[in-house]
Amino acid sequence: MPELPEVETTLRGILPHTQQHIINDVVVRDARLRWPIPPQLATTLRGRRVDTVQRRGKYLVFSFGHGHMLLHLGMSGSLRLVTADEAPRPHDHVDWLLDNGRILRLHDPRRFGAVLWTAEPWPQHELLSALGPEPFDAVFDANYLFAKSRKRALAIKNFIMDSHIVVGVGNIYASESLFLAGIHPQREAGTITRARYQRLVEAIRQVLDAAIRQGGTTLRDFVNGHGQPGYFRQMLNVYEKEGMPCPRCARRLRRLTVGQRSSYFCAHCQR
DNA sequence: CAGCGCCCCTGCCCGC
DNA sequence: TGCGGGCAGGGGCGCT
Repeated sequence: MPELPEVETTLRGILPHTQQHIINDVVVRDARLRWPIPPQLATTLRGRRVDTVQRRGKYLVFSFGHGHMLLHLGMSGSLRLVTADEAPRPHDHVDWLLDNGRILRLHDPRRFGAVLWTAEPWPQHELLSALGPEPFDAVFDANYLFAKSRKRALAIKNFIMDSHIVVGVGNIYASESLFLAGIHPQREAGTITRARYQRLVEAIRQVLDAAIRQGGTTLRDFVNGHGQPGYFRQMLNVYEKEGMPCPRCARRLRRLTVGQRSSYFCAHCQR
């Protein structure tokens, strides 16, 4: 479900109600996620203050004085603030009871998400240490992508969806970025010129920034920290628009499976 | 070691 | 109405 804009939207929504607040209690209703939720989580967090909440790629990092809770929303996860009178629904896995009377509630039907605990500095955690740069970081530029892609034959769409290259670009925004940059999703990453990578960097930033400003994309079930959908769906150019006219040339948009994921593109505008 | 499939899992939509 | 197949915002893991 959530790519960078949806995780960022979630972060911004929950930040005022979680950061610098104390966790009074933690209720784990269903510990089954991608990995089991640590059995000691409630004991570890009870009575502790949340120093900061940050995003790294598609992870949310809740930092405490004695360690960090890592949270990933996977494909179907959502996090929202509820009040105590709101009854839990099926697939509500965890409640964090806050000192302001609010409850932070994790919902994840497909269970591809994760809640982990680490006592070491979080950038050193094995799932985070090898991540590529943030798309809005200055080190993510045309020279970086050009250098990383030399002698690599994989499809450009798979390349930019690889979190070791750049974080946060998932299936929707990969298709959308490649459309804006005029690059065919199956083009070999190693054959793309520096100038075209410059366009791609700009396209990725433009799409992610616009999506964040719209509160993310809700295709089926994404909701922000307050239970509301995102509105970027109406701005999508190609995603899930097979057969519809290309916004640029009006030819029919096509769908192709690249790396086991649906990709949407215009065969005329993207080469 | 790069790169590709295979899974993990539930829900929903579509066609028969 | 019921059921099987396909597909879904991710990504770790185990092959070759």
